[in-house]
Amino acid sequence: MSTLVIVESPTKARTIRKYLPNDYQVEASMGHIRDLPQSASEIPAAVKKEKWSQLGVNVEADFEPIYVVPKDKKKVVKTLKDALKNATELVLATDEDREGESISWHLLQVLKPKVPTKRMVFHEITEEAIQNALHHCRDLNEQLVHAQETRRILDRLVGYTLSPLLWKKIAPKLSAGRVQSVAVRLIVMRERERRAFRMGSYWDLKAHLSKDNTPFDAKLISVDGTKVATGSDFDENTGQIKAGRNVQLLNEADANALKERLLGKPWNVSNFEERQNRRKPAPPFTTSTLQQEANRKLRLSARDTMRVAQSLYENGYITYMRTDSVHLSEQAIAAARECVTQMYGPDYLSPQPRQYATKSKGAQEAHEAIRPAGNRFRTPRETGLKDRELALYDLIWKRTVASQMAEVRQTSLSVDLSVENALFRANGKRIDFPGFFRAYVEGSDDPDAALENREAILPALAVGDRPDCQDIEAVGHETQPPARFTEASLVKTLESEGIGRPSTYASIIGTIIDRGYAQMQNNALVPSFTAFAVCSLLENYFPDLVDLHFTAKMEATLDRISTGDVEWIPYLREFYSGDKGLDTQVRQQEDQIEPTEAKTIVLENLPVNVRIGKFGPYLETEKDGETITASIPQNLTPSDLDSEQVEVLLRQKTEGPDKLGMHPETGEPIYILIGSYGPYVQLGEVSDENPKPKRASLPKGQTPETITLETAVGLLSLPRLLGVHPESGNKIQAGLGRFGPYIVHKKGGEDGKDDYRSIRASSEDDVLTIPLERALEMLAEPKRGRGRRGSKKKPMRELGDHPTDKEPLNIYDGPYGPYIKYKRKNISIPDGDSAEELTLERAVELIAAKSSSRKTSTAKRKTTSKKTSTAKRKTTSKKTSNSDS
DNA sequence: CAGTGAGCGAGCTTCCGCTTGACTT
Repeated sequence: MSTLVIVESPTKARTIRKYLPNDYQVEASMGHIRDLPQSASEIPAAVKKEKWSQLGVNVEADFEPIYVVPKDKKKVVKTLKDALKNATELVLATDEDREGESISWHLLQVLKPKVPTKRMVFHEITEEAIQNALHHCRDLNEQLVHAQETRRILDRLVGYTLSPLLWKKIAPKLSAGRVQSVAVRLIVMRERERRAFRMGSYWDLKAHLSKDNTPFDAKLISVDGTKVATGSDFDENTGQIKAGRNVQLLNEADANALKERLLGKPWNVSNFEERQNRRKPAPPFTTSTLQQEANRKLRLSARDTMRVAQSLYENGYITYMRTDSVHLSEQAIAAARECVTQMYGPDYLSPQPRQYATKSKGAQEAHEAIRPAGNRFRTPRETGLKDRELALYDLIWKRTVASQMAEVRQTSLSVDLSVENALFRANGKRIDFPGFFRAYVEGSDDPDAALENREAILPALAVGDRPDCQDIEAVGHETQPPARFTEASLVKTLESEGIGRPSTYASIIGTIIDRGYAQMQNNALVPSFTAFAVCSLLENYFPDLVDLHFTAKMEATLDRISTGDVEWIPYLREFYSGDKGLDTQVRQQEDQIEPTEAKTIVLENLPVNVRIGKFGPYLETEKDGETITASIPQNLTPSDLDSEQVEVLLRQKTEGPDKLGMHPETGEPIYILIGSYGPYVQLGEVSDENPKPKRASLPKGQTPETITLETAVGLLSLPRLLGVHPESGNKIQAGLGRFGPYIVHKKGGEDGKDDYRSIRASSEDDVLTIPLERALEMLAEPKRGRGRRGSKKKPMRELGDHPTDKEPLNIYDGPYGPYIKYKRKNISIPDGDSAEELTLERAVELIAAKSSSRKTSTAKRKTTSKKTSTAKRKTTSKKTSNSDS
């Protein structure tokens, strides 16, 4: 007699196990166990001949989906089937949202239980909640399942009909989708705005004043009652003052003249305003807000944030990390309030427990907000966590605790000061009661806004006061183009539009980067030329699908499907086969979309065309009846491409490369060229005798404009001999490699390997001038490795040495939880054991078990590496011969 | 590592959302 309970995740399985009777067995489905075939290899042979097989959906027969169990889920299904054999009852306890309901339905379809089956849902993992849920089981909600199928099928239809169109018209392997294409479009639209942006400049005055020895600053507001122009008065597209603004624009001369006129004149306080306001703390974290804050405050990518959060979750530090809910359980609120009282005192507690309402579109709220786990929150210090885990936990702890703290009370002050016919203003801010600021201040994408939280002290001033003026400064300003999207601001926008789900925000960014639609530059997402081409095609021919509101409209329909107000198959039929349906449109538009046109990117104010070619983007133009093409270097983005850049690239192509000068010794010419990997110098010309002339990339920081003949000669003479190592007597050289400048001790390392050290761009050292002494110094230091901070990670626990070979055994904390490291092997700690209590004996056992099972290790794995051409990896042998014996 | 952009042409590429796994640098 036993009951089998199935949930999504192993961690959840472990926790609810505690609250269930002994004869209950809990297993995890690991998310969805069935899906539409992902690629051609998964399409069942029976339907392979059908026209629609590539879609995985029979669009000719009521959109019947072909579901398959993907390879990596076969094992899970087998485990579940085995478990079911011993069960007298099945309880499906997946999340209560659309996807969760669907997972349960697929489980039923695949497991075909012969025993009674119930559906159970709970929102909190407490004994009470689980007991309660167990006694209030219900049936599967078929309408909700249909809503999920509709979502799944619609996404498939969009993705798998538009992507092939892009392969035909623009380039192979591109992709389009309901979510990613809107994300790309947001980035492209912002870049267009940036391209269209025209800078405006203006001047104003800043006065340094003081009253009773307290200094303060004031800014010029108006002269003769007319407002002085500031940034917001400018039109972004012209760089001029917006039409109809009654302002006066000061240039440098105006500002200086005014300054001279006002210096030494008496100042007078003409107005004084004080305004009190209050601020509430931000709600506890959801996936989206956690990713935003971790990106802003810890500079973590969305993906890294999730990895660290997963580890915190699995080790019981935080609640589930994929959620769109800001809801806190009663226990959590009590725990947060307890923390406030303990750490900050009762004055800092919000008078009433604060509960926030989720307002993002399409939220499904199957979980709580992300918060410290348990009924008593461990302080960050108590956890014993380190590095990123500590930093992220700290962030979550503070945000949760702050949400139950008192409001901030502050006073804003605005003081007007007259001098002659000019009016200045000083703004101040006083924090009367810091409230939740004591624990947490929300980050911002806008550096100016971050300053807003700071206090700005003003002396006590009253109308009629006459402060002293020490100095007046004329300050020049330039208007800024709209900022590019960061991961944080993109996730924020997507979430507020209801696009994407907590489990996908991180991967959306991954997808658009993998497809070459965007690249990351200084934490900003910069779209590629391909992104421009794809985006334009979609906007021109499928505007509805890339509309920002498409997902929200779809969600509204899905909701109606789940309540039974709309039928799912007619909706899909209309969407795909209707007069304005997707399939109909693709058929009609296909002939009209000219590939040449689709590959061409229209960039305003450019005298040439940019086209997407087999080897990346290139310029194309006509000159004297001939077509000239020129590659665009990889790291040159649409925003960098102005007519000046175009001219350089084309001139290089038509007139040959720029000659930097002659080599002082050989007399050969040295050229400066731009290739797809950026600028480089070349000695001599390509000819039959000399098919591969000596070349060298310009090191970081050098541009074709700044490089001198001397540097070029130096670069071309690399690698350079510095001298010999005093101990080994071997050569020490400095050179320029694929990863930048380096020094090397030839055959100097242990086991006869060359010993390399990178010359860091941030250091004072230069490959061309670095002396032997400095090189020896660098070689004496250990390699820095590729790790984030320092080379060696500190173990979480040291277990001691292995009894047979005395090699150390340590426990480390990895992205997927703690693991044992022994020699070069990593063994994760199984469910039954804990990292804190594991003994040396047990570890040795686990290692032995691992070595024997590894003999039949997977033969090959799909390579997921992107662009290996530029980053060839040494393939390390996977044989475990040293430990198998 | 490198200066191309058309052509042979089988079979494949691709979506979104749920979840963890096994892997070195």
